[in-house]
Amino acid sequence: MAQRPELMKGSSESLLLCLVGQQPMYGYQIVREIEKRSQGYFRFKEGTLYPALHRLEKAGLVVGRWQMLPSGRQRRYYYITDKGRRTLTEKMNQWRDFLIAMNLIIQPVRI
Amino acid sequence: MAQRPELMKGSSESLLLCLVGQQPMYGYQIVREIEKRSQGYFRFKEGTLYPALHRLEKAGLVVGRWQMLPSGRQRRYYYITDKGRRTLTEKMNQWRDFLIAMNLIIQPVRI
DNA sequence: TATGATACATAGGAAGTCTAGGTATAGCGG
DNA sequence: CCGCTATACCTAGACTTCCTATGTATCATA
Repeated sequence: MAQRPELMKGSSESLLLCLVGQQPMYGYQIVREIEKRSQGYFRFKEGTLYPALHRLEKAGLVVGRWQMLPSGRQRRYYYITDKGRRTLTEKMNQWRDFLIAMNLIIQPVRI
Repeated sequence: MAQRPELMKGSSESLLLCLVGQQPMYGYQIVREIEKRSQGYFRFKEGTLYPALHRLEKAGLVVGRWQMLPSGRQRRYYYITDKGRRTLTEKMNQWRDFLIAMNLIIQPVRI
């Protein structure tokens, strides 16, 4: 549909990559953080989040590391990789271009 | 994923509705108009466009009317309906909210 | 007469999101 | 002690959208 059709389906992954790029996070934390920051607008479902994180990891954009809490509970923290950081920059540029294109359609330039 | 997960998958339909709302158009014209306005960024594929137009029509947001050209060629012009116009307003508001939420994630407010 | 543009359409595959369910631990109130 | 909620991870299957590929047909141009 666009030069980058992945933008549509991919904005979730961009969000995740962006967050993990700001600081390492684990899945459950990401859900709450996104909900908090977006003032309740975004509510990632687990069935969306975990497969997405796994795809990011499989693509080498993040790495997940199990961390044991004193309580014995396990968390899987995700860290952005160098490749992930490059991809993030690229995705942010694509997102900007997408917004520009959308605005050109919605508010066409009058001559 | 969001309050309005349709925003992602639905931005195509929003674009179409927005265009047809500005003036009645037929499919092939829409493809070229979108490409022209977005300076080549968006290139709707026919396999995306026509099913989307049919969905819009089925939902009662647009109506298609066959028009015969002097040459004998047939075109199907789409007109926005009242319901379509209300939906368009709603979708534009949702789009705005979506952008706000995205920005809150990408550029979190520093305290 | 062959090619490209115009103009519509659909079938099937790829990919992401959701619903719904599963597993397990910890803390709290009754 | 039991049920409930929150925490914390995961997956299968359904659903939707977008793309590729293909089909039909007309018209202008080389």
